Amino acid sequence: MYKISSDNLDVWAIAKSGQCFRMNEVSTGVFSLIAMGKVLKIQVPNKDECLLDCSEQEFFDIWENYFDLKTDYKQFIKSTADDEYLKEASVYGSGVRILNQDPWEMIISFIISQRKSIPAIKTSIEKLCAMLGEDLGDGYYSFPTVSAIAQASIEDLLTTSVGYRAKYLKETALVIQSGRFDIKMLSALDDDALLEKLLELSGVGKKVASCVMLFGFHRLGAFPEDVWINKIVANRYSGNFPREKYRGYEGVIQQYMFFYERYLEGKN
DNA sequence: ACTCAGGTATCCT
DNA sequence: AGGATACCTGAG
Repeated sequence: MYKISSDNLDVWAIAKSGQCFRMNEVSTGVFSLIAMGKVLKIQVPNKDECLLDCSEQEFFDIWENYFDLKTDYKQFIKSTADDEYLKEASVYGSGVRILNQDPWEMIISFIISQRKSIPAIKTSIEKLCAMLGEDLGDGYYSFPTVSAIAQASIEDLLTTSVGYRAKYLKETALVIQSGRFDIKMLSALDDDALLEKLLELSGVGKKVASCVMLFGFHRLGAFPEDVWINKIVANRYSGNFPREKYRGYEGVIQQYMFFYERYLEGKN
């Protein structure tokens, strides 16, 4: 059991922020997270305590980076002071951090996410993992490898309720498996080049690519524009959000807005 | 029953 | 280039 001491860390908020789909509250104050090929149990007995069911070594090897605990989020929150709405949003979302998740998992997860509600996305992902992932025990399964999805038939993929996205999953997995699209090379690219490269993948458009950049490559300057953000920008910023005020970390601001707006709409 | 969901590919003009 | 349209399926 390792106790995290960190400001701006709210596991519940992260689980609800829509950036990850495999972190769930299994009972009050207890979360399970499947990531990095492991199942991590997280206990949040109160607002200021967070206990990970892992060794200190595992924490420093894996989870410190996964939870982005070396980044100071206070500066991001402070910078919204002159914007009443964003100030409220960033205070409400002050425990949200941008996780360092696996790029491959992000690509597949966000391809699935298009035109789906968050519960439906989670259902599909869990079916996919149960069918093609590695059995981790206790009903948990790892995220499938590239070759596992590449080798699956469209018929198999359709059993996971992904519908027309099955073709995208298969094509994307195949092009990556073949080596014609090299995920490992991507982290060396700058933001513009990375975006352009991701857009080559089947089923990946601007929104999905932005999410992959933000959540899979930790490009905090990526700014996914989804229906929620578009609504906020239209209603509160006359259709023009001042991204330049938050240059380099627009993605963090996007998360605050997304999370807060969903709260206002009763989704959290 | 019916709309809409953290969009994208495709087909137009 | 930019706009309209179809699309699997489940949740509300």
